[in-house]
Amino acid sequence: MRNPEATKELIITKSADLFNTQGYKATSLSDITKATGLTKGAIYRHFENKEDLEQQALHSLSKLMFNEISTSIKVAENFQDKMEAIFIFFDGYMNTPLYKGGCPLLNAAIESDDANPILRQQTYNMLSRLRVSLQTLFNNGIKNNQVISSIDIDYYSTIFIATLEGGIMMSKLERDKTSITHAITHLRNLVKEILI
Amino acid sequence: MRNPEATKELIITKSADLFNTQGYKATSLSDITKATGLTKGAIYRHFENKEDLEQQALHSLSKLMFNEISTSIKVAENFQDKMEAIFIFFDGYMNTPLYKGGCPLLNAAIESDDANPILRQQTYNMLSRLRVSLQTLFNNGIKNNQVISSIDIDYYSTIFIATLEGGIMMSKLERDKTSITHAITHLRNLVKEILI
DNA sequence: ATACAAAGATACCAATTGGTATCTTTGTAT
DNA sequence: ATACAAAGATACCAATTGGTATCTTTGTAT
Repeated sequence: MRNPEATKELIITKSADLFNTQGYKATSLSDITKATGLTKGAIYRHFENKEDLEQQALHSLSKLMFNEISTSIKVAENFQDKMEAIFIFFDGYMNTPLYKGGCPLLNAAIESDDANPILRQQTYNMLSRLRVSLQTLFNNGIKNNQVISSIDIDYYSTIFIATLEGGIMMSKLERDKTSITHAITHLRNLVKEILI
Repeated sequence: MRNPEATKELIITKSADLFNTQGYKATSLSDITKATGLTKGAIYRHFENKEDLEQQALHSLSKLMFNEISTSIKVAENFQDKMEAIFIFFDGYMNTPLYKGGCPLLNAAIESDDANPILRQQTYNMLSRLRVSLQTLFNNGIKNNQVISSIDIDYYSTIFIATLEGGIMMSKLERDKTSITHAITHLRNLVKEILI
């Protein structure tokens, strides 16, 4: 029944859940052995050290996040529907989350920004990538005559990310969907304002 | 040179800085003894345990935050200026922070929401209080004929908090004021839309 | 059937964790 | 000047931390 790739995947998945809910520093190796049913010997066969596991776990969360976002964007046919796909994704954190603990970008950003340079760089790259995704949507929207060309794309991408992430933080703290729903309603109205 | 109140204040202030930058769980007693120059004996004379210190430290950050916000709101004379006071406060996180590590509400929310019930309740109360502050501003604005009466106050308070907190998260991660500046610019425009 | 390498378990390690009992130092009231 | 209580230092504690050396188990190629 041995399957090293599956074992590594299990370790990454389970520890990603723990890191994303309890925090990276606050999750111990013994938390991970408990969650996986494996021993430290097995874990250290697949990862150099805890830091290595943290990085690969965040990378895994990042992949899940961006895979989901980009496939749902690709399916949508026009600018408005593509934006809607992003809204649905963030709304999903309170309904059908891809992983436990909320947005990995938000969580890792707060934990790492002043305390963990390596994790911070990784999180910074996630934010850049999310921003580029939005900027591309706006640019294509303009190119395809679906969006007015006078908008400041950098400004708009910032507003959308900030409002969504702030909304998630509030809803997760309140354990109530109202805040993220309001945030999304607001952004839907912003989208309408810039449609041609 | 002994002064127990000053000692307690020192412990709270220094540990609040550490908690707000590194996280609550991730900050050890020895981090605190190093930062204060005191021993564990001194710390445990003033606090029951680490949890007690965490709560009092967050309470101290909360007081600093809300004192600053409410005094600057009181000084402002009309709705628009009072909103401006809130913007300036959040803008201050990237210029002249009252404390290290960014917004204590945001930081404690992310760390506690899934992992620390006591801290979570305290943070929840902070969010409620911030929301009530904004709701009061909107209500008074309407009462004083400075704001249109058709707005959904709960909705607006949510949008403002989400956008500001999300903007702070982004700017702190990016170490660049642009994001929070964009967030505030956007909210300034929202304010203008609802002025009479 | 056997040999072998890789996977995972076991048993350890020093360092650190939060916490406490007890000692010494300090300021103050008499 | 002295007695005393409170403040803070010292020296400890068991439990836990991340990590490693070595052993056993497993699957696979021959």
